[in-house]
Amino acid sequence: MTGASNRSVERAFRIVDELAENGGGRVSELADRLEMPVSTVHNYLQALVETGYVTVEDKEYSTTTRFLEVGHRQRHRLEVFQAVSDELQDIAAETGEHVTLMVEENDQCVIVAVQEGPDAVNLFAYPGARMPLHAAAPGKAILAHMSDDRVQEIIDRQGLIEMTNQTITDPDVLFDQLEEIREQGYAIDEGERIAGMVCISAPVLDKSDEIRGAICVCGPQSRIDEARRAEIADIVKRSANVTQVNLDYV
Amino acid sequence: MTGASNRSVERAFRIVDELAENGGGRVSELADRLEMPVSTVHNYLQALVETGYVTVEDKEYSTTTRFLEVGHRQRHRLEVFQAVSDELQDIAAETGEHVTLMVEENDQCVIVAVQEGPDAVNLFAYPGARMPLHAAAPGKAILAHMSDDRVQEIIDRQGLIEMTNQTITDPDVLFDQLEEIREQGYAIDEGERIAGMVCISAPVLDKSDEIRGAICVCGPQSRIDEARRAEIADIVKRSANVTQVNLDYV
DNA sequence: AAAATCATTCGGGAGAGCCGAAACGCTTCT
DNA sequence: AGAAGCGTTTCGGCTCTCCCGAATGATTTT
Repeated sequence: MTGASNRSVERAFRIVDELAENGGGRVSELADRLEMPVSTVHNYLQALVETGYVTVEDKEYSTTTRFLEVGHRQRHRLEVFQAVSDELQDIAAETGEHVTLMVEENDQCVIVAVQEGPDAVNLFAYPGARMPLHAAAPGKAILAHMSDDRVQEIIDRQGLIEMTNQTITDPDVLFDQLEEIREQGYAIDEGERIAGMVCISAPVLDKSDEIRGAICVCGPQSRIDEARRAEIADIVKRSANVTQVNLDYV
Repeated sequence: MTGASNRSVERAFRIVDELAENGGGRVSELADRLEMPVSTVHNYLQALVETGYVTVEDKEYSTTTRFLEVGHRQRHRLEVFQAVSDELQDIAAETGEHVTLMVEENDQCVIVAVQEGPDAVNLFAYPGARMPLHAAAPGKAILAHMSDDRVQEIIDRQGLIEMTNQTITDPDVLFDQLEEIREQGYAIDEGERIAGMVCISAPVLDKSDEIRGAICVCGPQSRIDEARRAEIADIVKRSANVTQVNLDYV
């Protein structure tokens, strides 16, 4: 963990990040934004094109579908993804809402798969999207099944960023909730990440009780009353359970 | 197009390719396969971890969900993808088969989106998967709407690789078929890429008649007889048409 | 306990990347 | 048309970075 670095690699991926962020760009435009000399950026772009991860059409550079390919291959090998795939569809059909599978990666909560039910609100949620662990139901469900030490480390490194006025920003409150989540078997958040949205999520554990991810249903608060919440909680808990069993057969 | 290169960039992505191919790996394992010194591979992996595109757990390195993220962002910005999304679902429901949106990229045919109908056979088809343009219906639909010169260039660069004993390997036969495809408005292949599968595909053109991609339905030959083919051809043609109109409102 | 295997650190030398400057190509203005 | 403006691409000599063998440390196997 010395953080041995390689300037070229770092710069190459900074350019990729920039391309992804803005959906492509031209040489001088990127040079401007990244504060690098144009000729340098030009060189990198040439090299990136050579790799097949970037393409250029009419002086406009952009990322290629290779990222999709690498991403999907990796996802396909993720056991919890395979174990949950059918479940997500079922839940989306049953609840009509927005259903996701989320996992932890580098202290963050990442969407691995999205399944939109017929009534799903249009969230800006796509595979690969990241969010803080503490600020939403699936993240909390995941944290609830890590050791307190590990949770504390994540808090130390990432802080408890406020995303709405409902976001939990006090570590004590968070730890109390994690306890509660372990007891009731699911997590819930009310506008802690996106105002007006309620998310209900159950953790997916494997045989050795390691946390593998969380299944999450999201919908507008207006549509999801007390009774509906209990209903959805049961659904995600049942699905998480099925998934746990499936994990053995992957 | 001088092919100005950068060794570090090239090597970094070769490592990524290797990780994607084999779903991760350890330092010496990768060093072996790539024929690089272990210390060098180690350095690169450190640098890649630093960027966030690779992660390591227990000495096992693998790509992260960042690839998914970059890939999906790019896809989301692809006009033809936005224009076609609803159509794919409809076709999958209507035909029950395997439906894809494909585009051309770097002389190849790439899957951008997949929608599996209830009866879909399980193809190894995922977003980002690539295939030769000449060896399947969607590729031929795309080629049919490029200039003959451009088609010839692609043949010169890529050749007409034989994937099954049905694959078109004679340029003259290919050019004849492209003419036919333009006339009837859709392309068909019978086991030219995968034995036993028939694919029917319609090109998606924009207002200025530029080719943007192709919508494709695939199923087993046994299930898709003459009548069914005509039916599916009509469906993909209609959908391609709707998509063309949608393109203006994206 | 010894041996074998693999990951990691270190450092001096080679060569790869760097970027200013100039050339080129394309569009826009006078 | 001519000239000016703008962005891209090429070039090349200097510098700094990456390179990798060898030593060390960590783990697993015999």
